[in-house]
Amino acid sequence: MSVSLPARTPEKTLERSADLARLSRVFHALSDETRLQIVGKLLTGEKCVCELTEALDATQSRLSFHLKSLKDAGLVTDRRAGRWVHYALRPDTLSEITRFVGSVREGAARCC
Amino acid sequence: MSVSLPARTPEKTLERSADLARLSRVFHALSDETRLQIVGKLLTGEKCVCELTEALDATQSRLSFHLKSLKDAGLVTDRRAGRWVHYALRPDTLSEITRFVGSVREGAARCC
DNA sequence: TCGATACATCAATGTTTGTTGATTTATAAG
DNA sequence: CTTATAAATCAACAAACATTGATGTATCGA
Repeated sequence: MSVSLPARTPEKTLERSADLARLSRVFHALSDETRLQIVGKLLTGEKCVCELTEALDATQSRLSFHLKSLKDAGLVTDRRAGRWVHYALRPDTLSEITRFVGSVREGAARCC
Repeated sequence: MSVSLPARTPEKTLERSADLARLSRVFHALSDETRLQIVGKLLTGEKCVCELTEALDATQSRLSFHLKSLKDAGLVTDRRAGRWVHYALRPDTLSEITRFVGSVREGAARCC
């Protein structure tokens, strides 16, 4: 599901349909408070769904829904261990997004 | 409408309701392909709505709607000049987001 | 002051998203 | 083999969002 963003000027990236789709999916994944809270919890290491359920006081199916969104966007990975599925952040995707927003910022600083 | 994100660890940021609301609004603004295209066009400098309308082949009211979303999120500013309203990127907000995603990435790299 | 232009806002509508509770699948333990 | 636990998926629903076309507002030039 996840496609990497090739290094390209942000102007070009924002002209390509596939890149637009990919970017909007990642930002959409980050656009929900519950999902941002999940990201916050994963900052101290991988967690299984049950730990997140308890930490965020959310129902299991609700978390499953949000974790799928984060996973489809390439922001987290899942790893099954017995009965548990552990979710963890993907630093590579976070780097990609940091670079992208950073280069948009640079472009903006140059022109504005 | 726009509130700045104080420098704070991402863990703490992602625990505060006001910061969550602010972040989710910014990411939501970036989660739509039309709005990303607008950002792309603004990378070469400020543009009036009519220029964006032409460049993106979109109706005026549609662009107005999306520009409002970007403005409410603090990603763009508007400046009236006679009959025209010019929109431009806000590098400060883009820096903020870069710093935030970057620090999440650092946390992820440390733990994953 | 009249008409034209640029833009914002509104009402109506269809689509997408998030939530809930129930069901299903997978694994493990007794 | 049966039962319990962890998690994914599904159906139903409500809320939020995006689009369109129409109307309103501000500014400018004639």
